[in-house]
Amino acid sequence: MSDKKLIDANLAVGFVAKRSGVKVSTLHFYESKGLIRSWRNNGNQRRYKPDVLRRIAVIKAAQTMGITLEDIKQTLGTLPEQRTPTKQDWAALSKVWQTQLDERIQYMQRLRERVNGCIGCGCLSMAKCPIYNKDDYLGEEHSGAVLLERE
Amino acid sequence: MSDKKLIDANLAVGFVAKRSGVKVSTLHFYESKGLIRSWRNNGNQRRYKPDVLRRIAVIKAAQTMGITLEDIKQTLGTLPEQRTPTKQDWAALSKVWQTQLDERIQYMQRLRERVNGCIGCGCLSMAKCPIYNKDDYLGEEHSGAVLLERE
DNA sequence: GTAAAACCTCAAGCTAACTTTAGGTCAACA
DNA sequence: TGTTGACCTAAAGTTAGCTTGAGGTTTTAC
Repeated sequence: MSDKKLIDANLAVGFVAKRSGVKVSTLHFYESKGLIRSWRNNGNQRRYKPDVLRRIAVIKAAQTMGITLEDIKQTLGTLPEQRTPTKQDWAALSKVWQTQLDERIQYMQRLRERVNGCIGCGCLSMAKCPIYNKDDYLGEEHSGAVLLERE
Repeated sequence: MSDKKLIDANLAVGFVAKRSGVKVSTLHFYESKGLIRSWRNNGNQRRYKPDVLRRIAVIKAAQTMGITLEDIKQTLGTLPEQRTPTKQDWAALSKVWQTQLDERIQYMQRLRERVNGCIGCGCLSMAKCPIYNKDDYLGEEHSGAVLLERE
């Protein structure tokens, strides 16, 4: 029964999959990437500690924020290895990602303003568009640029 | 000379590549995806109209906004086929993408607020976290949920 | 005890957006 | 005229984040 599983605090992969809403194959995959851990029973089957569920929730939440698995792995790496992470530990992670999210939002807003400018001027060209040309970059060969600009 | 190329208004692929800052292979790729067009000269080499440069700039700008090539293709499809697109035509595209960008920003901001809440409560769990649980979803199997929640 | 359900590994497949490679043709210039 | 450099096609490779499939073992349930 699942009650037994819970009391023993070692969860089978199928149970974790159902609970977390991710597929078994995804759990295998996350493990292969070092995002989650498990140990094996006598029959070589994976067993998980219950806090893997929180870990998966956090992974999914971070992904929703646009963080890559690699970055998530890095940040998860700051969690304590020995003890089960506390609320504070998890909260620290949220803070890291919130900062990244903030940056992303600000970037998008700057972009938005530029697009705004472009709606007015219709300037979208390789040479002048502020959206594309962060650094006023022009191709290596400048000859004939004036003619092109006129197009 | 490149001046000749410009006056003739048929640009070779290498020239377009240099000017737009994308690789020749990318131009081939975009063409295969129907994002840009070219015709061939006698020797089977690609030739482009100068406005391909603006088109590429727009593609790149849209990508910066997080729009997929497929969506970009759709939106570019609203440009007039017969005549060279005008400022107004291009401006209409910016407007479409600006709207999408707006939505994206709002989504991120809502996310940010939720993460904010989570920093306070440290609640990041599969069952309760507002970041992950848009619809208060729990796995299919509910037995033992209370025990798990306590973890 | 046996059959179905769950689990295992390893390899290959998938999508997006390209890049790289290989083998060959065309164009520009001295 | 010859030799670079630019161009051509088609196919395979790349990264992220998984999923699917094949073939075999373990657990669970009756």
